[in-house]
Amino acid sequence: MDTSYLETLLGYNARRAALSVIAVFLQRMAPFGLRPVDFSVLTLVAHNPGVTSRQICATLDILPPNLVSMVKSLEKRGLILRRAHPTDGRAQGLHLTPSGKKTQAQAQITATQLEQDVSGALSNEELQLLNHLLRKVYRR
Amino acid sequence: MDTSYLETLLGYNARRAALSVIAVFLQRMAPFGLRPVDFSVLTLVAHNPGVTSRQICATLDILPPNLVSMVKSLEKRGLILRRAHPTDGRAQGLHLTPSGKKTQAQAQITATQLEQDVSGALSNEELQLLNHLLRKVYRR
DNA sequence: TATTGTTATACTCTATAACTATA
DNA sequence: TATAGTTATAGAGTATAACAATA
Repeated sequence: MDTSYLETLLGYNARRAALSVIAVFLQRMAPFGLRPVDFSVLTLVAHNPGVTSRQICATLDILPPNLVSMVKSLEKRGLILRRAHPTDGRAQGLHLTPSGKKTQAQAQITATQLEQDVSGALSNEELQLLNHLLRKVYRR
Repeated sequence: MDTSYLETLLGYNARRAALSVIAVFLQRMAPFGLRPVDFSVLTLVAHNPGVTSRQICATLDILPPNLVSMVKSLEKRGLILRRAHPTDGRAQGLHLTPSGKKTQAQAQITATQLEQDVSGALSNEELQLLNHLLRKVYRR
């Protein structure tokens, strides 16, 4: 099968690579019950205590209605909690519970270890370079 | 907002980059009425006349039931046609119609031009390198 | 017995409209 | 008048089970 032309296209290659990495991510994160988006949300809250839902939506390109059930689920599982925003009565600051901090920390270790495995054919320098080039693409 | 950790992850970066490129792809391909997957199918048929549905599914990681309606739609639009497979009575070879060839050729030109634009911040050498590294990831 | 193409269907993901409370 | 969070819902994408025809 001749796929040579498709393999010259950035969109095709980036999508195939993303799906390949995410497939492994799903397996390794299954013990934590976290999908990629759950891990992203949890990690943003961990590194930005008090962040609002709107800020997470803007950062991850998620539509607000689609974040509601995710936050609700993470809260129900006792991983995050909502506190009144200090200055804006409409907003709610998100924070990790002690359990949430523990889960996020373990999941982050798993995610970091995963990097080495999914990029098996790449040297560490190539992986750094690849991430750098990808960021330049989506920051456009 | 601190996104520094997420931006070290290949899965995160590849997904963001893919979505960024595909958003532009969708706009530019709208005049042809082609989604990314339609373009991929059309291009595989163009470069591999007589290819079967199963081969396309294996190549693009599409499940057979989900390809049926796509092929049906492309056939209804007069872009592809199905002929009896020369040796396997179960299979059907896919071919482009003259109209399909014309559409695919124009869409391919559009896709190639798009490469330059979505990778605006990258030099041509960097783009080649990026594609090379991505292929190494998903061929793992 | 296995494979190709297909139908039906369920599940997940993403998108839109409209509402409330507050700014 | 605009924004944060929410509800309900629609649409697109992805998945599994089961079937007829052929290998």
